[in-house]
Amino acid sequence: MKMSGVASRHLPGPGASLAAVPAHERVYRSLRQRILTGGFLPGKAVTLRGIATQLEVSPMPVREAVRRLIAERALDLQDNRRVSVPAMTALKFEQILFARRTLEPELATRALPHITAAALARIEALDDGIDRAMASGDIEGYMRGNHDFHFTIYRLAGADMLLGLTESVWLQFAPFMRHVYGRYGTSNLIDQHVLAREAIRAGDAKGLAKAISEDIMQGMRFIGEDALKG
Amino acid sequence: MKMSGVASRHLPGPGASLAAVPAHERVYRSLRQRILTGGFLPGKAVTLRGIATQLEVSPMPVREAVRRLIAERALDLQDNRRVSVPAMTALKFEQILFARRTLEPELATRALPHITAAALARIEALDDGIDRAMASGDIEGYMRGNHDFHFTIYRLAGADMLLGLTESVWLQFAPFMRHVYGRYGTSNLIDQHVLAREAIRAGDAKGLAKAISEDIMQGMRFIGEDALKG
DNA sequence: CGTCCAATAATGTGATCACAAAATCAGGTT
DNA sequence: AACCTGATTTTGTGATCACATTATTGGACG
Repeated sequence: MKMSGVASRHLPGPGASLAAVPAHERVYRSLRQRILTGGFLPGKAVTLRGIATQLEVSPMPVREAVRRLIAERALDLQDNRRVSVPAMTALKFEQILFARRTLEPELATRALPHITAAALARIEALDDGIDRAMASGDIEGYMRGNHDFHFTIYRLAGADMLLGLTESVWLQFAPFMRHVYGRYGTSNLIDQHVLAREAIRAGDAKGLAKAISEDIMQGMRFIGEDALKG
Repeated sequence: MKMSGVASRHLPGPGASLAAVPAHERVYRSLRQRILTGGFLPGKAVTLRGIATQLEVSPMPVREAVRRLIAERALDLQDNRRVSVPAMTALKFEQILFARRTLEPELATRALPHITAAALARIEALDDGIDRAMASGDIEGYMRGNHDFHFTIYRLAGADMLLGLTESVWLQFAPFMRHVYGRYGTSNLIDQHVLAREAIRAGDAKGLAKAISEDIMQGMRFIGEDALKG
């Protein structure tokens, strides 16, 4: 289906109420969400025209979105000029672990004073959503819920720049989170999300930082076992 | 000057020996270098066509390069859809300081075991170059030298991902480094680069980390004084 | 049945055109 | 002189075309 010349161009559509979000932005968000929920097979090449067809836009906005994701290290531009979700390596895994353990407890600690009762309620609803997704076997819902749980907390820190670094880090391990899913709750591990909730209610910064840190350790251990040795 | 249709397109030129680097990559490197040496006035809008004309390419590769730099937070896309080097704020300044003090001593520590005699010689040559640039009033040379000094060390850590985060951080404060230049050596501060060199020679990880950390503190203090209060 | 190798298709890159929104400028009024 | 207001230019965005390079396919030969 190709649009003939000037016909049906820039059609704003019925929902173009305010500040119409550009196509490359929509493509970016779409791809990003798909990466975060494990929708791309690592190593499998992804083509600009393929994405463009799927999302019903021209290859142009796809190019910009992909270039942006490459800069965030969510995608990898091989020397063949083909792009794909990069594979996990032991070296990268260790660096991600370090970055997460330094950045995320810090963000959580900074966020704590700004977590209102309403925000806490939203966070707990998110965590409950994770349990529901888990129970119903909704793996994508689980992954998105987990991401939202962490980042609704982190966002409250008001530390945009550190948040940006952390988002980049998440994009690099999220594609391997699918395999954490199956382990959740099967072992006799402590539910760190619950500990985090309690720490927030108690206003316990140290406790919150520790819960986040432990949550990272548990999740990353599963990824390490699976993506590296498996 | 517009190129008429198919004429003089993709001309590889005489120096297209191997793996011809794409135009968007050249543009990216050029803009990046210019940002790192303070070549853009913060807040001043930069136009795609303007850059394209300067670098003698079409607006297309410029778009991709700029999009990439926006993702790295080196450039900022305002809601007007105009791009510029973002201004410094107290909030961002503090986050940059935190990120640098966590990431860079870590990178230096990891690099230390891999710094060969040849590498040390290169590092010391770089530092001498900084002094020369300083003496001759070459501010751009000073800034590039400072960047190279730090990153030739960091690169040896073999920690690509942490290096990437650090590069992004540098792009965010480098535009304000010009004003550090004037202060260098004027006060009775200890030359932390020299301390770093000595720590490397002695194989002293703690000393190296401390020198880097102090170097960061000194430089950032000048930026803070100037870009925030000034 | 496996292995080259030529022919074909698909892909990334760059240039150009079209258009809407934003910015800049000019002139006229208070 | 300062402020609005209209016309004009500039700019970002998206689509399409052209081309070199890379991947894929298909058949002939071993």
